[in-house]
Amino acid sequence: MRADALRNRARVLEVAYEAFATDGLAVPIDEIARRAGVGAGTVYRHFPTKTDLYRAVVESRFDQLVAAGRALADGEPAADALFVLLRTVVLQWGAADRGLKDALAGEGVDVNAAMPDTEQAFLSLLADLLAAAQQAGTARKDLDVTDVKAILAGAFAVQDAKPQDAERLIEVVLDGLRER
Amino acid sequence: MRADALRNRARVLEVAYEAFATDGLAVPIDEIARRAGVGAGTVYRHFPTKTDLYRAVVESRFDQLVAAGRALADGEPAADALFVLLRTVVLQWGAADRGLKDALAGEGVDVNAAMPDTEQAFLSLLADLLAAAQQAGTARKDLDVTDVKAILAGAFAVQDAKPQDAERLIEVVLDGLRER
Amino acid sequence: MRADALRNRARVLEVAYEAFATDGLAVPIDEIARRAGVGAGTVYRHFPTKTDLYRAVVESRFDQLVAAGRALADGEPAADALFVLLRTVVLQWGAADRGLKDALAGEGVDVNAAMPDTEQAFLSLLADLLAAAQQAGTARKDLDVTDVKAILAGAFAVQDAKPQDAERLIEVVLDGLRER
Amino acid sequence: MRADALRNRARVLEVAYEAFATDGLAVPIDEIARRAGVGAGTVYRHFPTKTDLYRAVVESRFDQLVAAGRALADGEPAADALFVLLRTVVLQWGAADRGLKDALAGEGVDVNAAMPDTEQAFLSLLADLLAAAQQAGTARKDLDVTDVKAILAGAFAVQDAKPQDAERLIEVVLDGLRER
DNA sequence: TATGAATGAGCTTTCATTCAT
DNA sequence: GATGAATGAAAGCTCATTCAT
Repeated sequence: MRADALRNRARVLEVAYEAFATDGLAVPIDEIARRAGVGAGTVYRHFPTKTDLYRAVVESRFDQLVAAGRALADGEPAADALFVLLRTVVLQWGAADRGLKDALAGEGVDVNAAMPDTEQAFLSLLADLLAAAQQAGTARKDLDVTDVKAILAGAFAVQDAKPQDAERLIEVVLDGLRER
Repeated sequence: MRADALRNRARVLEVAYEAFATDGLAVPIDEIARRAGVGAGTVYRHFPTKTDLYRAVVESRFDQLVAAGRALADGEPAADALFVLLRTVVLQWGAADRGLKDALAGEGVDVNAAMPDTEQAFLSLLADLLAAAQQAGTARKDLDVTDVKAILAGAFAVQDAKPQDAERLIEVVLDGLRER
Repeated sequence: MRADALRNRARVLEVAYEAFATDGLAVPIDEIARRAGVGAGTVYRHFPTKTDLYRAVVESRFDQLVAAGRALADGEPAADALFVLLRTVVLQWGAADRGLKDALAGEGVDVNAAMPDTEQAFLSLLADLLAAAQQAGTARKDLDVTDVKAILAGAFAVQDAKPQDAERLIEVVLDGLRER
Repeated sequence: MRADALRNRARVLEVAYEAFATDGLAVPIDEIARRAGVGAGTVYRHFPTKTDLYRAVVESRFDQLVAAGRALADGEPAADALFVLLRTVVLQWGAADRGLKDALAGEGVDVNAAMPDTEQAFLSLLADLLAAAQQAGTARKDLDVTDVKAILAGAFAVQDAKPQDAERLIEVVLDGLRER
């Protein structure tokens, strides 16, 4: 792919990420094109439909998230890694990213259907950390990985509902995951 | 107001509730009018904008919810009432009502700004039950009523994310509220 | 249906007939709306898709044509009626109506699939006149009604190709139908 | 012109012929470029507009047709050559070539205006055969060459309208040309 | 007052043509 | 010369809102 095309593609993706993060799927493609400084046709060349663009944004964010999550987990004791990851995902990643939140909540795009590899990588990360935490006795043994994903969606919603106390409230929610 | 006008208003509200509950704000006004058996103009006579209609639906649901919540609370011991209410709201009220869920999550309409009385009545209900539970030693003492509301939004999201295990997972979330 | 709506519908149909007759399907709906003095939404209210509008125009023309054809045939001797009809259809009806010509040629819309009743009425008219002409010994006996329809499409094309001599050339084509 | 440029031009022309023959003018230039294995810019270097490309395709086909027609005519008796040619053009050349048919019907491009030499060569071929047939007493004397061309357009339309019986029906049309 | 027809701005998408690489 | 990315003007269609009937 040509250098300028790559640059434009990246720029569109970047702008789209910001736009979707702020306004969700409601933002028009023309607006994204305008903000990226390209014609609408250029957006459609790289992403044939609006849904494709949204998918690409979400996929890119998920991939970054999984990579960061793996790195993060490596530096934490098994007992804490799951909790550290969930806390970080909500507070650092989800804070200003409606697109990521919606995707994790299953809205706008079906991550599992549209990008099964990405979904799998994410679930596999969660599964590893969950198993380790259960082994270490810090996480409840009656939870599976999709439970944790659902709780994560809940934590996002809590953050949305009261951002100024998100840090404290996320701990309240995560507390529910802990073995007593 | 004439009797037929009143009847129309109630019918529109009822139909709009069902429509928003199922499809969210995406449902067109024409569709609501059609289902209600009235003209679009009639909807607009009673509710000048689509947002007004949505607000009215949410307000009505909140009012019903507060009333039902008061009744429910009266029949429960102080130690349990908060938990019973939250559980019920999520599983009975929110299960099939996207409109209510969105409103509690602060989406689509700002309940506090648009209908402060309703918001106050709801918060006051929560506050009473929270205080009682804290007194009884079942709820954490470091939480206030807006914290509980945020946790409630989280519980809705959890239910959305994994409806088939909602009952179990809501308990996990509510567990976070309990005094240890 | 309300009087103004009926008026608008008729006006749109009229304008669309003229537009399609002149420019074929290429004319934009916005243009038809503009010429009719209505908003684009009004066109779409009456005809949900462009194809629906085109169909309605063609159907209306076919219906008029069949009615006029029946009337015409009644006043002619059986030996001539088929030839008179075909001549009239080409010279009077098809002359400036690309929409009708395309429909008879199977372009733009499949008359048989989209409006079988109309197609049947037309074919039945042709069939009656063909049978009478065969009986009278003026038409070849080895032709059926779809053959005549195909020849009619040919006559339209001849007219398109050399309008200034259409009258004479149509006779040349129709001569092919005659029993020797 | 460089050898590779020549090769590209020929390849584009070939592919465009096939594309137009199948789908008419609706096929996008990008698609033609893709099928030809060149960039869109290359198509535009050789043919400044889509219409120019279409013209070139039609011209090339006409030239081939005239050459083949001359050859064909040489091997037939004067009394039959016109009829043999017309039959062949419709059944062999037009059957799968919408581009050629449209051009002969005056659609998409005005052959006479855009490539007078080609038009003249074609008409001159027709004129020769027509004169010979009139001389031989097989063709009507009241027809001129543009009449024959118009009839040819009609024969194409008949073929389009009922391809399964084209062979038989073309004879019916050509019969109209015969001296009685 | 109720009706539902009309409006028109706005959205997604396509494609002939231009132009940087 | 070739490439294919970028452009941007339409096009078809939807829907919140207004207004004639």
